[in-house]
Amino acid sequence: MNQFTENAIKVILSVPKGKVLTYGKVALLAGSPRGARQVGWLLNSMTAKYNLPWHRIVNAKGKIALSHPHASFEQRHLLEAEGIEFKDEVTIDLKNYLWQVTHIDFDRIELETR
DNA sequence: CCACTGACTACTT
DNA sequence: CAAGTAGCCAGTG
Repeated sequence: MNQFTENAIKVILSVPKGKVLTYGKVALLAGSPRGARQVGWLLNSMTAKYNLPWHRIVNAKGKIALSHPHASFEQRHLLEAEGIEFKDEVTIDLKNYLWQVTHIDFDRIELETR
């Protein structure tokens, strides 16, 4: 596993319940400012293995980015269960729910496979 | 190695 | 706010 992937996983695991992060922010914190698309890719492939809170990641507009209808519904359901309210079917207010973080101590986090 | 594909973004119209 | 455009980069065939 490369550095970017490992850090991105740690970032995602660090997002507190009831808060969200954008793909771009995850990529930035993981050390690859333009790697937003890879974040989506690895969420898809690493969620099962590392038990990631994948639903806490939305796009820069505060919208659910999943294209598959059933999956986007599931994400909305999971977020509402954490107290996040939706402005419409797929949109939340980033002003209220975006996790404000500037740095993460990666060395302090241990990865555990499920 | 080349071409194509996105759970993306920022900028312009 | 919607639609188009140009970068982005790891995975895949």
